[in-house]
Amino acid sequence: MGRPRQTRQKAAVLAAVRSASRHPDARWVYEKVSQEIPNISLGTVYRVLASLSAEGLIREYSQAGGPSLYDPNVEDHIHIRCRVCGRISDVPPVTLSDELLEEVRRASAFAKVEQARLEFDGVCAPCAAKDHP
Amino acid sequence: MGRPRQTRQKAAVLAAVRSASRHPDARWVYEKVSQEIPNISLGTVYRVLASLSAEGLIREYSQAGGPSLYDPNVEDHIHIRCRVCGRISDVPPVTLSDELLEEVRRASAFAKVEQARLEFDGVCAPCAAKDHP
DNA sequence: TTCCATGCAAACGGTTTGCAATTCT
DNA sequence: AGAATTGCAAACCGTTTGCATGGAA
Repeated sequence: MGRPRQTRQKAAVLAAVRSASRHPDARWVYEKVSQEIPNISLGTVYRVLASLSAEGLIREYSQAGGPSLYDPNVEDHIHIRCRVCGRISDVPPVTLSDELLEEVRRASAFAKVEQARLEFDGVCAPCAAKDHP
Repeated sequence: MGRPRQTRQKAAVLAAVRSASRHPDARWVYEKVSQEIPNISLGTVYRVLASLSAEGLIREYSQAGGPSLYDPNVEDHIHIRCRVCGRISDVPPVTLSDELLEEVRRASAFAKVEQARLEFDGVCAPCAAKDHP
């Protein structure tokens, strides 16, 4: 490996991720970028997404049982997912209390405990409105 | 679909999941059960695991970027994973404060917020001992 | 001129599924 | 008998990779 190079494909992929109104997956990015670079390949989209992640320009958010989503917001944050429509929104980070972490440490008998992967489910406002019209 | 039937395969798969010292994946269960039922197929293992989950006898825990793990502990609990060896342990459930949930609701503009997928990383005692011998 | 990035297609790992044969109840 | 379950193999889906070509520096 050497230093990353600037290419048309990379710029287009980054722009696509940034332009999305929902966190997009690789296929969505591929289809979006294809409008501008019709012969780009899915493989390239995956490689570019990985290198953008490595450079810290986007974040990969891999979900169990579905394609990874890509997030142009690289600040520390957590996610909330709508149970009804599946949409994922960003939420500012939440810090758990030291007492709670200590409780977990005792219960698990682990030597060290770090908060990770805190995620919420919920129902977004539009879906709630649909359910109670 | 009708009512579930009791079969040799199902009993063996359930026993295998219960006998594991770490949360096993489908392949591990397959290899374990193969000792007893040599011609069982991986497909059957998957189908049996799914039906045991549906019957509430085990829990499927699907992780991003790896095979699903199966947990004989069906009580409500969360997981802590050792950063070093990957082992996953169970921890009693942790309840987040109402204030924190309300904070998330405000920040996300969601109509309803439910706690989900709280998971910890850490270093288990054996791994910590290895690092500081 | 160097060597990273690309397009293509094949391979991959985990999981699911269509089918005919089997086995519970 | 009748329906659920099995074994087998092929299909599936998201993702990665080998290779020859193209393009940024």
